[in-house]
Amino acid sequence: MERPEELAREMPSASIERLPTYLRALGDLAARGVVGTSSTELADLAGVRPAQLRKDLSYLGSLGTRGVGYDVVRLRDQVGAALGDAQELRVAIVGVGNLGHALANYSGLVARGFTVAALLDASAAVVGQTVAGLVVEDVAGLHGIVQARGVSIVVIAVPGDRAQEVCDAVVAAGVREILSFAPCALQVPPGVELRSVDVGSELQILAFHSRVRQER
Amino acid sequence: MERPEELAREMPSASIERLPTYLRALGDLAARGVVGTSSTELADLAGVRPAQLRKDLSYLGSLGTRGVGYDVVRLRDQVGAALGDAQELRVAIVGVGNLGHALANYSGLVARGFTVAALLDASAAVVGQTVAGLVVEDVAGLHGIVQARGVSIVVIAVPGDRAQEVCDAVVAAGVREILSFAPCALQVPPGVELRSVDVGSELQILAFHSRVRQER
DNA sequence: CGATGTGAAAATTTTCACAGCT
DNA sequence: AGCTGTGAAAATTTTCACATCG
Repeated sequence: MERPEELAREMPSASIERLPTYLRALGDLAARGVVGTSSTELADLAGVRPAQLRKDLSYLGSLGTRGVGYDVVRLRDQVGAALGDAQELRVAIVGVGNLGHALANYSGLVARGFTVAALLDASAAVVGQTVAGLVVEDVAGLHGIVQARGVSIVVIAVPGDRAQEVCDAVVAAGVREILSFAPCALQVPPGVELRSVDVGSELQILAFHSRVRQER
Repeated sequence: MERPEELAREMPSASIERLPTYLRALGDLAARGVVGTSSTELADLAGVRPAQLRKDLSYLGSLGTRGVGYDVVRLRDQVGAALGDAQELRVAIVGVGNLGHALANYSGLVARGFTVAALLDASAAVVGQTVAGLVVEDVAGLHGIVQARGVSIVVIAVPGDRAQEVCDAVVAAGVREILSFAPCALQVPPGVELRSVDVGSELQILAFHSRVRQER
């Protein structure tokens, strides 16, 4: 409470991962002109329990008013600040295939305050093309581009058999935050934050539940 | 051990979520012609600790040989079976925008044994077009298509403001496994398994770590 | 009074360390 | 001898329940 930054540093990762959901719910409430809310309402919108929402928010400080609830706009701004809202972080996308294409055109990135600063690919067939208003550049120039444009997050959208080498190059370029869509486990040194999204795995997890269901 | 199905039913969700990673690592080993492996090697490939891998696999039964290790092909088939490998589950994709397009063309789905059985959209501009060898159909026909083609998993790739209504229709059509790419929390009745992937949230989580890093 | 913020309890997940097989 | 399989311990996460304060 005395030092919010210290507390935020100790926020459990499980809580951190729910913040974006809360931020979105708060944005929706604000857009609807709702002024005040409660942990019950907000938790409902986010699909969690009220106590969990309160505990999660408590790591960011004392953001509500006892006996009253939360001010929607104020809370939105505070959660947004925790998520680096006003930072205008620059993102580079490596791999401009089907998925890279879709990501480059995804309005959600800009809507959440990110700037797509570069599109990179290894294939001569793609380099030079204009996608989402950006000219695709050669991945060989990764290091220089990251440095020159202040890229802080890189999205890896290349085939699995290229992902580790691209990942290594990204780390070597000094990037500390990586989001990978490659369907394989990537090795990163300590201090680098890697998150992975794999559509195939998600479907397989659903398939597991489907199979268990059938067995009964 | 006496009743593997019962055990599988009790597998912790945290363990279930790691099975696809193990399966992929095993597939890679098999492709390289490796015959036997150990929990240490496999855990390394999957990015987890050996004890965790052994505990995870133990929920499926006693799959290795003490003092020796695991047979790669055998273990791959057993983990694959747990994930419904041979089931040839049918998937329908609702929303054929940028993302839906990319998903329809994603070779990883077929590679992991899924069949894309239908592409659906609400927009007249898209319905009737051929994407990835399939004609896009009107989402109004969802219920009939799901029933007629035995669709067991639906992927929701529509804009956030349409996601809940589509989700409700999908549930009403009898689907029990849903993967959503919508950037919002969806409400589903108990018994329906919903998984959510939100690229914006993933980036915001990375942004949180980036901000904490800068503060130090 | 009423909803937040939070210690404490419960549940889940991870890690340890070694018994048990081959 | 060596690696798996697994109870037990440790760590993390969730939930409870209530003191707290506007």
